[in-house]
Amino acid sequence: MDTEERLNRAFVALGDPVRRAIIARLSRGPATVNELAEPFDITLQAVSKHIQVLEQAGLVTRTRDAQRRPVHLEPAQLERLTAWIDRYRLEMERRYRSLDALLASAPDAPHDSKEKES
Amino acid sequence: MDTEERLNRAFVALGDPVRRAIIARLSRGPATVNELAEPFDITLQAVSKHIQVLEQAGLVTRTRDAQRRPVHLEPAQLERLTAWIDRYRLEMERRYRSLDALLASAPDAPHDSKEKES
DNA sequence: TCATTGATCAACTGATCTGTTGAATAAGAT
DNA sequence: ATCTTATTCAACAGATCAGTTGATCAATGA
Repeated sequence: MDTEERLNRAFVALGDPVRRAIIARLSRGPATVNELAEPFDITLQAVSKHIQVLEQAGLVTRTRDAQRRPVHLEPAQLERLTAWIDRYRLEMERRYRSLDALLASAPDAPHDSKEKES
Repeated sequence: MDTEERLNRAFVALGDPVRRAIIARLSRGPATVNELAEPFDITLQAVSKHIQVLEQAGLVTRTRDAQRRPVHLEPAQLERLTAWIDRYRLEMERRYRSLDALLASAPDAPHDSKEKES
């Protein structure tokens, strides 16, 4: 599976509240499928599928401990998501700052830190 | 629409490559629907729907300029996403660091910077 | 007024997603 | 061997999604 497909799946995976709750739980340490399923009113099978979605997204990995399959969070993939977002958020903020500076240096056109009007 | 539903929609919205490309484009400044549609091999209507998805997610807003509807990126919502992710990523990394320190102070149980085994 | 430009709405199709139930597998425990 | 625990697989129903085409609306220009 290529990097972009991983990114697609990772963002979509975080769009579900059950999966976000699983991520939140795993940030405090690995857990088995049963442990992860406990807070939810859905079947164990449904939770197992959510975990598979997170795994395909590269957000978690699984190990083996007897008949248990402990799930571990993968912070590296979380970091790739913030890296993607920050790249464009910071680009935009940079652009706004330089535009503000430009407008500030042209005293005949006042502005309110947006550029559309003026 | 409540905050959690917004978060759901925003993450899902970023899971689509067309919508991510739209976000990337908007980081360089506002654009009309036609301008945003230009790079893609899908109909204008399809792009219009993608923009509506981004709008419902709080990731973009729209203004009015004659018959055009310029689309603007909303960096505040992008920041909410990174805030959510970082909260749990940093929590996990913090936990790992303190666990490593604990293991390092107990010389009878060597470790390899994971805690599951040992 | 009529035509043009920019964008949206409505209805439909095929694909994907979340959940279910019931059966199967895998590893221990008795 | 058998039983129990932990988990997954398979098949299905209902909902949602991305895309299409065709019609409509809103603002401007001739």
